Amino acid sequence: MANHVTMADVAREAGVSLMTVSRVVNNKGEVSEATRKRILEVIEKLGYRPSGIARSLATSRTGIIGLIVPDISNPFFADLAKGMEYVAYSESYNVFLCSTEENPQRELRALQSMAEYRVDGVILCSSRLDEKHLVDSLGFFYSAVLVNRGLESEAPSVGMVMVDDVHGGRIATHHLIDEGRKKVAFLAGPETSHSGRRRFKGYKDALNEAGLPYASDLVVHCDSNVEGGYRAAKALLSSHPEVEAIFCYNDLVAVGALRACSEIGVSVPDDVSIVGFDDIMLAGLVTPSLTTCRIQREEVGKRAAEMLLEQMGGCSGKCETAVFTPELVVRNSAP
Amino acid sequence: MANHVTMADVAREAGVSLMTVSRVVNNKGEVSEATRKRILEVIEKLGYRPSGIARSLATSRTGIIGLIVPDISNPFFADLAKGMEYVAYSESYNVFLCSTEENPQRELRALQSMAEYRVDGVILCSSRLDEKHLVDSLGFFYSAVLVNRGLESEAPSVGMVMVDDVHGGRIATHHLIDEGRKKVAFLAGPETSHSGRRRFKGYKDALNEAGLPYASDLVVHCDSNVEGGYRAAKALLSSHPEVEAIFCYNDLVAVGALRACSEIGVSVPDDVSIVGFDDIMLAGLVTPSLTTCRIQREEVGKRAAEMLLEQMGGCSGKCETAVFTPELVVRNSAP
DNA sequence: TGCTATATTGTTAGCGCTAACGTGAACGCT
DNA sequence: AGCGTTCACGTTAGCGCTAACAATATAGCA
Repeated sequence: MANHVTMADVAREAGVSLMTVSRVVNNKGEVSEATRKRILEVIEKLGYRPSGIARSLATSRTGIIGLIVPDISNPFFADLAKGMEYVAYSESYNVFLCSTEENPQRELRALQSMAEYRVDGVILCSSRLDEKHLVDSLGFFYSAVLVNRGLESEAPSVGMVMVDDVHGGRIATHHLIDEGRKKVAFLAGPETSHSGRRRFKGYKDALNEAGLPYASDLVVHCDSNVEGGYRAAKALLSSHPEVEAIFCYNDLVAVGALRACSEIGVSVPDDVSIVGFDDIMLAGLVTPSLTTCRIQREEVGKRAAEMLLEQMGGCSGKCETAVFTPELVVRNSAP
Repeated sequence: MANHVTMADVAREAGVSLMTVSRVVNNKGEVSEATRKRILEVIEKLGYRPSGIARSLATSRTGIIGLIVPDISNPFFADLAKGMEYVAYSESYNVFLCSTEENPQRELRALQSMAEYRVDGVILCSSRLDEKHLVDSLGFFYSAVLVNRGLESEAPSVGMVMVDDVHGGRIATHHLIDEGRKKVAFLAGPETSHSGRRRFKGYKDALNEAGLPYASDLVVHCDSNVEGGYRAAKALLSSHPEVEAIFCYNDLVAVGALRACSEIGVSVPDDVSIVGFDDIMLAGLVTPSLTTCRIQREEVGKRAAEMLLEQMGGCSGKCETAVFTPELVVRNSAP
């Protein structure tokens, strides 16, 4: 059962004032060695834990950073979180992680609850919210960093860490075209994904540059996981057997596509070649191994955290933006 | 930038008392339609957000459940979290997730920070802490549920959700033995893992039951990820080329072992057969696909959350324990 | 001795909210 | 008329802590 020992209990027991205990607990201000020692003993004896809640109310700081991702079971976000936590912990912040299941409603709720708990800052990854809700929500935070989601409006002081998805989409598609494939499809991920839209632009640009026609029925939205890729690829390949290559929104979708191909007897890469995105660990483990666009996920996470910490450091509302460039990793699914 | 609108601001602007605003915000107590409407308008106009911090201090409830896992990038825990969050959200609790990187120090810190923030309850998965630290830490919570970690001492009122690891280890090992393999190794995962110890017991029991000798040099500890399995398997197979089968701590380790085998030209399952544990999605996606022990991860997560909610519901300190039984899923790595 | 500097401890006033009780008006009932 | 009831709202006290400013005590020094 929980304890209800308060600072006042400690003070009484040690025969000092509240403030003296507070000073000892926070290692702040001058306290004689003797009283410090005595107070520490009393704390130990009574099993006192300071209340972060009360402290936060008094100081209006929580020491907590909020992190919101669409799906923590996607290794992309898990790795991002790892990088971000690494930085946060080393600056002795704690991290409050919420996974929204790709559901904008849940995302809104997560933002709201973090605003209510007055976290010192948030990092919001791949927000699925529309511009208005997003800007409104961000308004409630002292500092915020968006990852992989641009803002059209000249927004409040929000940091951004972006991946050059257009470039990624281009090089991925070009790689497929350079193999001699003409019918290149795109499994586009969720419609709500902004990086999906940018990857789509890169895809289209590449087709254009190669003088290939763009066919809208070769672009299919799907859930951002293996199952989604599997279903979409199966549907696509049965209605469009002429497809020679598939560029996929991310590696999970690509793995799903791989499954679909193997199941309907389409050989990868002989009949169809496939390129993914992210280069999660899984990409190197499936057969055939996945050609993909690598994103330095942990680095992205670290950069986002650093940016947030800088912002919280108060240095005015500079609205920095960092950009990471994905690079093509060629493996067996598209040699 | 953040807002500093307080309930008092709203009250003043609306020409009512604090309590009336509070009643509207919390939908509690009688307020006339007219004033309710007026207050809501003022709230909207001023952009007021209640302070969860202040509310928690006043009510000594946070509406937050803490979840601590050793490694969120392990799909096993990601899925567990998903199940758990599902239940928590549907009861309108928020979830505060911490991943400890398999580091007991970090685990302790996470527990501490959750205790300081007075979360309403914690779910602690696969704790890597020793009994003493664990029991001490749990003492600070109103309610707590342990997943996949037993407690020797007749502890405080802590719920437990267990997986029958001994059984899992037994059936996995028996499956390998039934194939005719005599030299069965065990890649045992981290030494700190209690489920690892129980799986080891199952492994040993099975050897015993089959009249096979137990050789301690066929049991190797390793990190609980692909890299760990890869390294351990490589070392094991080079020093003990006579090994015919490997039972692995979990699927990630098994996938690493698979890699190692393919790299040194050992055929799976012809030369060596491999069984994993957990049945994460990846297990069905690698080649050869993994035979493994399935754990109903989301169900485990849900059960843990339900148990916690029951406990928080106050129903005295009943120290419930739920047990899930893993079942063997036969695929190609050990047919 | 008187007076300032320094080290140590205490007091006061909130942070923003809610529980618990208090108040007054309007209504109905005998 | 007199009484209880209900409705709508207000007052008070405090959750556990800290910032900002006292208040002592002790030492130091001319």
